[in-house]
Amino acid sequence: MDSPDAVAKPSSAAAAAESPQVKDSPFLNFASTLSPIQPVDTRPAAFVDVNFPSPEPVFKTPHTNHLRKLDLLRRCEQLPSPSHNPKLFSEVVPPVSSSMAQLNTCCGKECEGDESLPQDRPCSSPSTCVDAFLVEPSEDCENPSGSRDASLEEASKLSQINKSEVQIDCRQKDSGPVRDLCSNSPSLHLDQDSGGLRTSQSESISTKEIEMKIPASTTKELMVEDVKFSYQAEQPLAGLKKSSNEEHLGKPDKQKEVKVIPHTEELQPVLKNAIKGDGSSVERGAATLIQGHRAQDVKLHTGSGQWGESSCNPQFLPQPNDASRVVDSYNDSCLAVSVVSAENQTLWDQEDGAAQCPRGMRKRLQFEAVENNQKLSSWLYSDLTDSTDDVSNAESQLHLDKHSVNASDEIPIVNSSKSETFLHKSSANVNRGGQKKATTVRMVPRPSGIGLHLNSVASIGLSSEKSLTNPGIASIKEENQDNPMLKLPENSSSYQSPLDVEPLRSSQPSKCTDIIVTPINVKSVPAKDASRSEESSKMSPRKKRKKAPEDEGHKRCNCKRSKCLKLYCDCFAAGAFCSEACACLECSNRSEYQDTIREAKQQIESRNPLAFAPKVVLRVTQQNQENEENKGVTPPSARHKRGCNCKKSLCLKKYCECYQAGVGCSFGCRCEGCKNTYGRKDGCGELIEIEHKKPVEREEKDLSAGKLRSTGVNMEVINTSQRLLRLSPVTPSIQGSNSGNNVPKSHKLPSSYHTSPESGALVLPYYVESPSSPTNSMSINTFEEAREELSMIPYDQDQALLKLDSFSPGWDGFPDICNLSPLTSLSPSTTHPSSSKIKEPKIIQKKVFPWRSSPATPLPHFAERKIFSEPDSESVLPNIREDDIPQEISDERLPIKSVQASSPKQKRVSPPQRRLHGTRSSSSPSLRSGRKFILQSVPSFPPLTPYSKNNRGQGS
DNA sequence: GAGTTTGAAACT
DNA sequence: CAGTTTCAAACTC
Repeated sequence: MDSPDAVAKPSSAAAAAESPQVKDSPFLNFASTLSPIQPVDTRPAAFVDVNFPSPEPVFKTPHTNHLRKLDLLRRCEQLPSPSHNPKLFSEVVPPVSSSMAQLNTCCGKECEGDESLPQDRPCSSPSTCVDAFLVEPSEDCENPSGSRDASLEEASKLSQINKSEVQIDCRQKDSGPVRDLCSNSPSLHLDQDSGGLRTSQSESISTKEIEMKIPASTTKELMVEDVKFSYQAEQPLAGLKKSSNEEHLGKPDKQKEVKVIPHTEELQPVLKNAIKGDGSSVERGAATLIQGHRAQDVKLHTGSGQWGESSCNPQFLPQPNDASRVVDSYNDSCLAVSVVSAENQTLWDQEDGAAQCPRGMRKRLQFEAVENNQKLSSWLYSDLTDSTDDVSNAESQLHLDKHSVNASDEIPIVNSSKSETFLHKSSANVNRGGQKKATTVRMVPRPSGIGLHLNSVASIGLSSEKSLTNPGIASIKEENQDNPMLKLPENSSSYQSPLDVEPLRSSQPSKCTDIIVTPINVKSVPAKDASRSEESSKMSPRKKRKKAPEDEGHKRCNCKRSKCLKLYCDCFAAGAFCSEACACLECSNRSEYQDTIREAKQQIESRNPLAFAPKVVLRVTQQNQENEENKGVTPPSARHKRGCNCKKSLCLKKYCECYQAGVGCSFGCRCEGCKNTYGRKDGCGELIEIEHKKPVEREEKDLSAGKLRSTGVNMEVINTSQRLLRLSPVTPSIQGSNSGNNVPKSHKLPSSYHTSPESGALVLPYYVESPSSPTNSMSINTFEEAREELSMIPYDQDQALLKLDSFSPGWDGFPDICNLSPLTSLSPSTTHPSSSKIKEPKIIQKKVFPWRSSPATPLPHFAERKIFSEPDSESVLPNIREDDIPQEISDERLPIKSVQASSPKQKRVSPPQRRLHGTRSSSSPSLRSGRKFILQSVPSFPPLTPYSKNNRGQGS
């Protein structure tokens, strides 16, 4: 192997390094002759030949210089089998480049260099190539163009030329670069030192090494590569090719190239294209080099700056001064190529980075990159455009970039870089957008209900102006306007929790509009952003409205120890920044502390995802919503998600959040002796009462008006159910709340948004209805919807409550809600102090049962009062629908977690959620029914027992 | 305005 | 999960 093979191999290797075409002949030549020098001559010859076909143009083109460089590199590689060794290449390359530079400088003819390169290729004999490296420089120096002109025969002769010659040449010519090259390549060094023989030896060695290095697997690749190369060089080298090809095939030399090839294969097409394009030759060389050499090697070479000399070739560097650039570009191109092979994307980036890459290479790369980029960009665009303006802008940029890229090589690079940046941006945007979208979407889902922070509610009530929709909504709308992305669906309920605000923005148009009255009323709505919040806080008349006797309706806080970063702080709870009106001490709830605020919110949400959800949710049918929204009045139907736990205030004082919000207590409430004038929760308060006070409350409830109307039967049922299910009155609320509590955590999953309570509430309704609904299908659908609703709820949290739809002011709605949806009750229940966070899951379960079946959960309360009493389903259904509709939010959020989140119920529900998504949007009305169904379905789970109530409530 | 009451939030 | 503590608002005087 060593001697013969070595010879052949080295030659082959050299050939491979040079170019497939050249490779073949060169290799053979090398093998036979080992004289690199001759090959150089061959180059000219080949070059001449080459000139004929397209290849020549390539060489001729400034790129040809590159080709030279490439050739040199190849040679270097080839010669020193070490070329395989990247190191060697790197070493060699610089010399080569230097040699090239010298040549260029010496010859002062770019053409020469270029020609030589093409020639080299044509010479293609790998040996020649190697020689060419040595020779070329020398030749170039000596006969810049002459060598090129030499015919293939000459080339072959050259190839025949002894290495000694080559060595000599190297010494002579390069004493500089060539030597360097030689020196760089061990083999070359040998050659230089010992002379041609050594070189041959070195070559043989190199070949050995190469062989060793080259994986057998590469052979196939080599073949392919050869083909590719042949494509590239075919025309010019034609004759040589055959030989070279044959050699390649027969010889392992190709393998050397082949190594490169793997990468090159991919690159080849590109390279080919590039070659076809402008300075194809140079590019080719570069490509080949690249292929043969690793990008790194190339870089190293370029790094040597020798290539810069090559820049002398006008082709390479349209910009004469940019020798360095050229080199860089080369490197870049190489890199890019390698990258491409490795990763298209990376290519893009690299290319971008390489903006300066040689045109041919660049073009190729760029094109590919461009295409890829375009693809990516298109892809991104599609995504981004939707997502955000920024995205659109970015897209536009990208497009521009693309165009520009197309326009010019360099530009393309720039473009590519831009594109990269753009991509990054876009990615960022995407993320942002995605988040936003998600948030927006999520937010959107809420629509059905109106959420109000208690504070806000109160304020709302106070402030006729803003009413439910008011400030928060207005702010949201405004924001939305500002942010096209964030457009709030008109219908969508606006919810302003500081945190939530953002999502709200995104609120999608929901069939049903859930209006979440942010507690903010009191204070500025916590705008999405601190700035907003700031503005809102500043602006917030809302805040003033509510509490703030001092402020106008605007709440103020007097926090002294909480730093306004706890829910104790109304402002913070409302998602609003503290305003000047606030008397808080050490207030951190200010725009300047957004980070802190966020952290605090996160912490709080971690505990209770719905913590910032509006405490009061109004569910309004679209009609209702519109009316209400228009009116700006908090719908009586509004409820506390969590409900109150009043024990002494009888819900007749502002201590009671329900009362404060101007909302009747709901099933979710745990209040004792509720006398809420706004309405009693047939369910909630009663439930508790029922348990505790049942009779009295009932009466009261009855007093509360029709609220109880349903109660009649329900009451009894409820009572029983409560007794059974509820066991603990406290729990009832708790149930909701508890479940809610638990749920909230789960809610977190879906998104902090839907708090358990809500979800629970929603869930319940579903269950309620569903339980009855026997049909599994129904249940399923309903479940899905329910999930969605749930998910929605979580989102809306409050909305869930709102969704209850009953909204008839007062309890009427309530009962409905209760009846229809335990959910509604749930929401309140959840809202109940305890339940506030997560009760949902429990609620759901409980509700389901309780609601219908089980009083256990607060639901039962509702159920008792309203659910049963009324055709719950009716009211519920609509409510449910709304909830479902809101889905949007739920979709993302709920779907996944909501179900899970809601413990057992969720599980049950989970299937429905999926559907819900689909259904949500679909039917507001149907949704309602859907909810009912859901409820039914849900109950179905529990349903098992005629009314889970017994089972669950008791069971629980 | 100070003190008390209340209930939610937070913590254990 | 229940109980306790903390907190701030609401209320009373």
